[in-house]
Amino acid sequence: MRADAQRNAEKLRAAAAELFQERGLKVPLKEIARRAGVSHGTLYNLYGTREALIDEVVTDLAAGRLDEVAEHALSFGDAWDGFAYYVEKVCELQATDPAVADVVSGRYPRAELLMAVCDRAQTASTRIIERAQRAGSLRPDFTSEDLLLVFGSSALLARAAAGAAPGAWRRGVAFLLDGLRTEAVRGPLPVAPLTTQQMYDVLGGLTANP
Amino acid sequence: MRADAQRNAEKLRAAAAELFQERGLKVPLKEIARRAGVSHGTLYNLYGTREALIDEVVTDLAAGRLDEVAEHALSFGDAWDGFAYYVEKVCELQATDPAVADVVSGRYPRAELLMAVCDRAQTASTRIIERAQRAGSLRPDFTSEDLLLVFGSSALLARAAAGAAPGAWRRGVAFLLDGLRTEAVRGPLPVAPLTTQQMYDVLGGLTANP
DNA sequence: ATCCAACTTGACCCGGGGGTCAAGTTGGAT
DNA sequence: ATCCAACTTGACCCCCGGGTCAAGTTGGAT
Repeated sequence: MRADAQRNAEKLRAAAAELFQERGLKVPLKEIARRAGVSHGTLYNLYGTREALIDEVVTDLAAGRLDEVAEHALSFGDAWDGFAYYVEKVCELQATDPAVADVVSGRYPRAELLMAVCDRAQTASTRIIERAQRAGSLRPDFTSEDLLLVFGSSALLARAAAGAAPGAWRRGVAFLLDGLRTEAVRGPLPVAPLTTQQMYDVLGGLTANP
Repeated sequence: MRADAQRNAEKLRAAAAELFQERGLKVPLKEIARRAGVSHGTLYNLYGTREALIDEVVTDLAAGRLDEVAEHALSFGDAWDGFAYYVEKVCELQATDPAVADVVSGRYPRAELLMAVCDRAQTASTRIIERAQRAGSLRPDFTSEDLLLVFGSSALLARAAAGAAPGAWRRGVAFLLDGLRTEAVRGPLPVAPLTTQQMYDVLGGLTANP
């Protein structure tokens, strides 16, 4: 590979990482090329597909952070606390970083590394779930598939609410967690209730996809 | 209005109702015209905007059914049962009819009648919620804004899961309801857990908007 | 210094959805 | 039967995003 191509590949990688983090993995490829200061033809030359570009940055963008959270969740003394921490933290990551959200829940089957990250996440989820279930604090009929769907939904909510009601997703997660633990503890909600206007705004963003 | 225009308006109304029910309120206007056997120019002549067309059919498509469910929910002897019935039934309506889903959660602020239906739904929700809270069976920090967001999320999930795992939304609703009631009752789940493959399929449909 | 393969560029293609409007057709009043 | 306003039509325009490729440029080996 020639030196200039190398440089361009790097510029594209950087631009992609930036834009993925700002706007998610579905950002137009031409826009990535524009930010990299390069023709979109060059992007196609060097990477060919969006998936290849994703695989190029997914490790930096998401893998490490997700692994960290999972690891920390397993280090909690109380299994339920670990589980709750995991759910909240993953949702928080998703809320603050659209790239993470799309990695966890966006399906790009052609992006091998992304799929690998996804599998790791599910494996971690399973371990955290089973630990809490063994401790008797998490309902036994909850599966890691359920959890990944929760992550997917929460990511959509968080993105829709980012402008009008940041943190709204925390209420949803709180309700859900209270339904998942075996004890009848109803924790206080972490965020104030939404106004009707906020709710309408969020609802609007929920169906109009970015 | 001339007789032929009248007929075309009716054909368009019918086609819109059909397609809205099949594919939701975002269906391309040109497709509605096609199904009506009419040029899309005519659609623009007679209705001008998507919102006008929506207002034309929203009452038939959604208003009555939503009102019915709300009314029935209030007729339950047990306030919690009424609340749970309401949540499940509205989600079920949404799952079986994309038009209802978009009416409840899709934001079309320019469609006056749709907004009216929406307001009615929120009013009904408030009454059902407050009744259950007065009875002490629903946690007091749950608001009608929360509920409408639940409806919005569930609608997305149901649509995404329609092909791969119909009924998957019921698990989510069940978890949530268990987190909303004050007693520590954990009902049995209404549907079998998803396979990993199903979960992946649903997750895919969740981000790829129809 | 030469030269060619490697690389870049941007014009161009596609399809999809929203929207407009001049030209042609037709209902129905007279 | 005539006639014109009301109506319909489909070609045309827009923007967007994905994708291709001939022509032009340039790195770097010789």
